[in-house]
Amino acid sequence: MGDVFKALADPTRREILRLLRTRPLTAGELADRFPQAKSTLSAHFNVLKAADLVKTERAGQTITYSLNASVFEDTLSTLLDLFHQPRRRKT
Amino acid sequence: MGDVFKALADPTRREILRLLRTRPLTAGELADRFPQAKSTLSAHFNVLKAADLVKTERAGQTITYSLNASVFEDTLSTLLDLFHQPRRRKT
DNA sequence: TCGATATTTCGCCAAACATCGAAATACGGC
DNA sequence: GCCGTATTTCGATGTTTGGCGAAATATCGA
Repeated sequence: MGDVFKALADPTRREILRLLRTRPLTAGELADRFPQAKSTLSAHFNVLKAADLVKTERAGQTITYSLNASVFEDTLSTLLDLFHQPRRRKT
Repeated sequence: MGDVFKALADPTRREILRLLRTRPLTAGELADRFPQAKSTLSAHFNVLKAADLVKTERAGQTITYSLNASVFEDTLSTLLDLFHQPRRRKT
């Protein structure tokens, strides 16, 4: 779970996720939207994948990235857990 | 907002927040619950404060840390924003 | 003011991170 | 098999981060 927050800590990676909200995009399409080198973007993809925030699918030469929604739910509940008052024993 | 995720990316800092859920604790009380040096914990406190995740109050020699709930709500909505499908124009 | 206690600040170091360009890999078409 | 396109891997570099112990700061009580 620390992996997820670490992945979200970088603004480039958050923007990648934002771009993927509407539809899956290929590595190249994503990279074209950022000023950094493609190799740099590839590294960001790896971080997002390690955190399980995105899924990949190969089709010919291109690799398509898409959001992995289930992990978001887990992140949500972790966040809620961090802030919610734990249930008191016995009252 | 990147500051918040960066703050949450470290397990020690997440545990600090977890400890603060039930009640405010002084810097010393918090530090006693971790194996690291007090100076290290103090650095973690600074990160949490910079991210506005905690508030501090001095009382005599002790400084008491407590959760800053409002930032959690903001984090929640950022997270939701990252994953939710944007509303489509025109349908 | 002095001494004890609580906490932070200051250098320092090693590990992790974001970035790059170049080289390597994977695939499709010819 | 060779070429072009898409993407990743590799090695290098500068910056940030988490850790430490020692020194500095702040407050209280005597």
